[in-house]
Amino acid sequence: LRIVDNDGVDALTMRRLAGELGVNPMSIYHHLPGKAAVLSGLVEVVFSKIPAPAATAAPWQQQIKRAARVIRTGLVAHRNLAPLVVTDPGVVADAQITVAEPIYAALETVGVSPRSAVDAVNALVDFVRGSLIAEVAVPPEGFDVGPSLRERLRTLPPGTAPALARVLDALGADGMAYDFDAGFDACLDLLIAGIEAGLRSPAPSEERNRS
Amino acid sequence: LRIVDNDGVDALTMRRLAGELGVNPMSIYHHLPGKAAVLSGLVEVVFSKIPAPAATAAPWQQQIKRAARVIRTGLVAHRNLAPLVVTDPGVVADAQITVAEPIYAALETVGVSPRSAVDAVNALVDFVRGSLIAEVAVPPEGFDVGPSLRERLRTLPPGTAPALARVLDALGADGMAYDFDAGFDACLDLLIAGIEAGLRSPAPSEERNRS
DNA sequence: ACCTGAACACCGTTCAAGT
DNA sequence: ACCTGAACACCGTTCAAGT
Repeated sequence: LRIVDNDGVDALTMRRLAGELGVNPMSIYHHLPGKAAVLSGLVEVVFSKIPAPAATAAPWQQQIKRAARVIRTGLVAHRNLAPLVVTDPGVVADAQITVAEPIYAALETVGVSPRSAVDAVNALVDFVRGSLIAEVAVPPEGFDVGPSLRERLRTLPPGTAPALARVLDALGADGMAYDFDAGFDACLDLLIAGIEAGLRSPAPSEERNRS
Repeated sequence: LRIVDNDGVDALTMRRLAGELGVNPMSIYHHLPGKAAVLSGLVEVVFSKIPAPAATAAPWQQQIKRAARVIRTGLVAHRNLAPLVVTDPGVVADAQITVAEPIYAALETVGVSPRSAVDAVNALVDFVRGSLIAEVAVPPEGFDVGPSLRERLRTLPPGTAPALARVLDALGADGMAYDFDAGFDACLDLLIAGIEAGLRSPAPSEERNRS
C-alpha cells in the first residue's frame, strides 16, 4: 500500500513488492494466488478501513452528510488506489450494504418510503463515487494543474459554451481555485434537498423492479 | 475500439492491434507516440461521440434529464472503456465544458444563481460518472451476476445492516432485479428536485472559491 | 510445508538498418 | 519519409528442484 501511495498502481510489481518485503519474488505465490489478489487485497483493506459513523441523535441530514464525508476522506487518503477501489466489483457490491447502511438508517427515521430510500442511497453513493473520481483525476495539489477552466474555455472557438462562459463571468475573479471540500458539501446539500422534496410530495409510484 | 469492446482493455496490445490492422507492430510508432496515445485516443473518440442534445423548448427539467441520459447511453455503449473514459483527466476536464454546457443553458433559463449552477452541474455530472462506474462494474447482463443483494445480506451476521434489511423486506419479492434505467431516472428526479428546492429558497451565500 | 532459481511467454519500446 | 526485423528491458507466472 505504501508503494501504491507513493509511486502509483503501476509501480506495484511482484518483484518490487518482494524486494520491499525482503523476500524472493516467487515466495508471494505461496501466500496469494497472484497479482490480482494482491491488488484486490489492497482495495479491500482501504475500503474496509472506512469507519462506520457513530450513531448520533443528530438530524438525519447531518447523519447523511457525515456518512458521505467519511467515505470521501477514507478514499482520498489513498488517491492512487481510489479509482480501483471505486471500480472494484466486489467493493461496488459491498458498498450497497456497508456504507449504505447508515444512510438507510438515517432515512428510516423520517419515514422515507423503501423505494425512495433505495433511490436516495444510490444517488448519494453514486455521487460520492463520481466526485471522488473527478477529484483524484486532477493532478495532486492544484499544483502544476493544467490550464484552468477559464483559460481552456478561452482557447475554444467563442460560442462553444456560452452559458458556462456567462456563469464564469458572473462568478468573477474570485472563482480561480476550486475547493473540493466546499463543492462536495454543496452537492450533498443539493441531494439532501432533493430527498426532502420527496418527503413533502411522495414519489409517483410507477412500476419498477429493484433488488 | 472493436478489440476493447469485444475482449476488454487488457486485450488491446500493440502487437494485437497491429495484427488486426495488418501492419507491422512497430509501424504504429510512426503515427502515434506510444500505447498511452492509442488508449487516450480511443477515450477521446468515445467521449467526443456523445452528441450534444438538440436545444428544445422542453421544460428545463427535461432538458437536464435528456443531457444526462445522452451521456450515459454514449458511455454504456462501450462499457469496457467506460472506466477509462470516466477516469481520464482530459475527459474529466473537458466534461466541465462540453457535456456541462447544455445543463448550464437549461439552468440559466430559470435563473439559477451562477454558484448554484456550478454546484448543480457538478452534482449531476458526478452522479452520472458514479452511476456509470457502478453499472459497468457488475458483470454484463445480470447474467452470471453474483449473489443478489438479498442473498449476500443473508450470509452476513444478522444485525449487520438492519435498516437495509427492513427496506428489502418492505420491497418484497418483486425487488429481485435492478433496472438501471429506472434507477438512473429516479436519481435524476431526485437531483432535479434538489435544484428546484434551491430555486424556492436561494442558497445561503457562504464564502467559497470556485474556478 | 515453504522457499528458491531458472526459465517461459508475454509486454512496450528502442534502434540500426533497410527502401 | 516511412517501414522493418531484431533486440532490450521489463513483466506475471510456471515449474522442477531444493530444505
